[in-house]
Amino acid sequence: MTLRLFNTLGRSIEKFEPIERRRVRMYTCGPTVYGPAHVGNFRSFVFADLVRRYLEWSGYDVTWVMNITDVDDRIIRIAKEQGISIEELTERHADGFREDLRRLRVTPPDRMPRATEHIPDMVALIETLLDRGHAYRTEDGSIFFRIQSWPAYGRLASLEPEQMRVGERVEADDYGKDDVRDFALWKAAKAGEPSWTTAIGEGRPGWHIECSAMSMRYLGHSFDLHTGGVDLIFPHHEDEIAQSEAATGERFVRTWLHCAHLQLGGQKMARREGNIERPADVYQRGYTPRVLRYALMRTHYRAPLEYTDETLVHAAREVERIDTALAALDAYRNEAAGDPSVPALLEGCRERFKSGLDDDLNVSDALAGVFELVRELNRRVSDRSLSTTDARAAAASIRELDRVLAVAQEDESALPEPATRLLEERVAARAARDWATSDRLRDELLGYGVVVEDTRDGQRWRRAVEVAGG
RNA sequence: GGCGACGUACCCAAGUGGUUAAGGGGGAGGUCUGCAAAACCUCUAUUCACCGGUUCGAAUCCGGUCGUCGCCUCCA
Repeated sequence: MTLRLFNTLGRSIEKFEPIERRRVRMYTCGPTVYGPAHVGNFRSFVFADLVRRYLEWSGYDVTWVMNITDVDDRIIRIAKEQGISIEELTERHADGFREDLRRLRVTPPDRMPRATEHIPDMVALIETLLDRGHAYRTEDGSIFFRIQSWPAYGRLASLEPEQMRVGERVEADDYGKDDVRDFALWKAAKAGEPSWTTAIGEGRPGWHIECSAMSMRYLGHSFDLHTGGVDLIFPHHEDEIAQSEAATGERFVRTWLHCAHLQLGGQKMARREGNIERPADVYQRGYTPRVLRYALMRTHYRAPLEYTDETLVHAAREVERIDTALAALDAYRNEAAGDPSVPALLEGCRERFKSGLDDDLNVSDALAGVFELVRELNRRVSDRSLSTTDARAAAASIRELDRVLAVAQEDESALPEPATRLLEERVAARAARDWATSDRLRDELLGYGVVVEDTRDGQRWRRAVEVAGG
């Protein structure tokens, strides 16, 4: 069984075969840093991270590039409104974005190029498009891509250019294009807007060109995977394909992956709809980042996900179940002969996990296998049929799968010092059968986000999933 | 108007032609336990939005209907 993925280009599930045997090059359209990103945005970034982690887990070397868009209309407008420089605004939100990724345990991309640092690459690309007759200049000095020059336009989105509903949402002025469907590669300088002096004139880049320039700069003219939300299919990704392939004459991206939207109140979560929630809001409500990560990841990426109060509650319960099982296995001691059924149990779970994820990243199926394993192991912990070695192997096996999921609690080295001390004091109190002290310490530990449970193997603890800071 | 996605129990959610429709949550009952928590056991969909059709056999394939959502020029 090998990995099969749904390619938006062609709308079918295909066997995944990277251009190079053991190496995968992937690109993700990153944020426009005009403000903090919302939970819906993070669905697509967590999804991209799942792809990256799963590929690495499967043995590939992955080069992952995610851009940061740090110049565009909204950035210019908001910086103006707030009376700060564009650099100050974008720096602040780019930092915030990186911090959000870190907390959500998104593997740091190998590169996070910024648009403003790649103007020469974009200019070179636009020059080529001008030379080849795919782009033209308007009176004010702006440059547009000529859609009519590219017959394959509309293939990704499966839209016929002739049937597009032109005119409804196109701004009337729009720099005097030849055809309303043509899109901007370069916007001529305007008073009060940032601009660069370049070989193609004074101005700033359009949105789409930056992704073509930066992806090809770091990944080559042809690379394996490109991810984003479904809302980027058209026009953003369609335009990327047109301008990239028209410039290089080579296939741009092999496989396009798009995740469905996160919905709130029956509608796509979007700033424009006014129904957004940010990671910080989630943490404020007492859920840990890994619960949010899990919530965004636990359903299939191509299915719309309705975000409700229950979404996080369910996620917290499931994460907790995995944590509890790991804590129980870690605390387990039984110097006895091993349970001969354990290796097959662990291997069976791993196989199911892999076959689930190989099937277009069917996380639900993979997780069902993990939960079945958890139940089997809990049963064996209860009846004490495991040896200490079995328990170690089982915990290691679950943590091995968690290299993909990245939701389990981290080891105890991360515990705050006072909590470690309280745990020790509580062990002593229990040894003295001082229940009053034992119960008081249990409450105090909860204040540190540590849940304590008593078993025949003694006290064991795990991190609460609903207290901020996990 | 065009294109696309989705509709499985109280909730979330797998399953896409063939034994009893995964898994988690919630609920009910039980076991264990200093208390608590966790865990374990039993129960909780004769049925897959609806209507037809194909087939020995359909949640799965085909046709139609209804409902929800998205995209159709700068939105993850």
